[in-house]
Amino acid sequence: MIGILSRQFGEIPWWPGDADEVMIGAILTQQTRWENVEPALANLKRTGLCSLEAIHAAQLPEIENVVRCTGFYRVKAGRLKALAAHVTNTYGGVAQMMLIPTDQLRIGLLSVTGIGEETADSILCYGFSRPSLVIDSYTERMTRCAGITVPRSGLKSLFEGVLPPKISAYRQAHAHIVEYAKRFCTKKRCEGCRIMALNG
DNA sequence: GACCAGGTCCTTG
DNA sequence: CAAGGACATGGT
Repeated sequence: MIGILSRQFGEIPWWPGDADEVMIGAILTQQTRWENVEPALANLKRTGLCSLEAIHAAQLPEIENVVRCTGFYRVKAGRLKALAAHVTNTYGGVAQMMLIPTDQLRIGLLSVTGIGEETADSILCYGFSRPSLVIDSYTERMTRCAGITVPRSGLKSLFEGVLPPKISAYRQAHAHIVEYAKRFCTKKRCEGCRIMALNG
């Protein structure tokens, strides 16, 4: 299945930016299209707030204003502040996180209010180059459609057991699944899913 | 105007 | 534990 998607789509760009930008974007894109996140990131850059350090120092209403276009803006501004506080208080800054083991980072991220499994894995995989596969609603929809009865909680280890142990494979796998599911695994047309399932 | 988008938390049964 | 609601803006 992974191989088929890779052949179908090839290398596709997915999540640009440094660790700070990925962490911020990971929260802003919750239940939200990426096209609505981009202007918010541009606003943050324009106002010098596109780093957790700056967000930690900024006032909440100021954050709310610049991320409004992503929806849930009050909730998300609060989550950004919570993440910034966690990174500052626990590690002393983003740079210090680079040497922390993945499992430990993940546990820390999950302890932050507003960061669940998908957001944590997005940060680890795309922000800190750790092999932690992102499982989202598209992944669940596609596998379900393919007749794979594993619950969402088991999909992560299932896919990770099949992936090559390279960070690029983890990054592309999620990107490919999203691209595929968006285009072909809508309500009706799910022919491809079963075909892929047959191929492992 | 209805419906959905790269979730997560809180409250109920 | 599963299900339902809240959070909110922007695009079909």
